[in-house]
Amino acid sequence: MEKLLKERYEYVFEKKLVDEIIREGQFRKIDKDICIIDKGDKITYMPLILEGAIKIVDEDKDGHEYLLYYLEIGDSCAMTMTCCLGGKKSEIRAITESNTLIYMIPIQRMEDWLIKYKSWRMFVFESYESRMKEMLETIDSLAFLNMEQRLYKYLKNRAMVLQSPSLEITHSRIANDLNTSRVVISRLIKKLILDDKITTNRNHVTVLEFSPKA
DNA sequence: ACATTAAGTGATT
DNA sequence: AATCACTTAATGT
Repeated sequence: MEKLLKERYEYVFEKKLVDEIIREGQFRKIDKDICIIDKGDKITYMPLILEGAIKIVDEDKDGHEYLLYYLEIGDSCAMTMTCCLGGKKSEIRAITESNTLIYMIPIQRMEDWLIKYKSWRMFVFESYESRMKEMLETIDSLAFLNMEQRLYKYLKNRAMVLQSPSLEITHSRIANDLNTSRVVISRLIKKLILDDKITTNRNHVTVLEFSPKA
């Protein structure tokens, strides 16, 4: 397991920092669909994702959640980082999207690292940048795309994040993520099938034009 | 065989 | 695009 951490991060962090991360943190394996952090939780560690993916959602007053962005391999959570520094509570909810392996870093260490390691500073900034980008994209879709386009984009993105063209998901879960109703999704799904963009089975959607990440 | 859950459909707003 | 009411299909027990 340590090997995995080294593999994934040895080119991102200075060696001394990698050593320190290994010394201070610990591994944790989490199953699919587990809520790791909820709104209002106090944050005690920062996750580095080694395997799998985590989705970050917010919730409106009626308890409907909607998707903000995904954390993928090599990512960490920008929200968590700021929360940590201020000792604040989480503003969002994090749910595992697949079986996930993370490395938990106690937040007390992070502040020192900010001073001690250039690579850590870079990592934090870059993390912010990519989260920012991803959020801008979601805002963009919300504002300018119709439901069908949003759905297709959602499916493709999800396939990319999970590194597989076939997704195990139900129409109603999709509806949840996109904050719409199941019926609407079912109908749009049918359109996408007619357009040869996807195929489906019960609990299962396959994106036809799937390009794995570089 | 029966109950439960996922998905499809027409009508209405 | 959302909601309702209802049907049909797939799965679990």
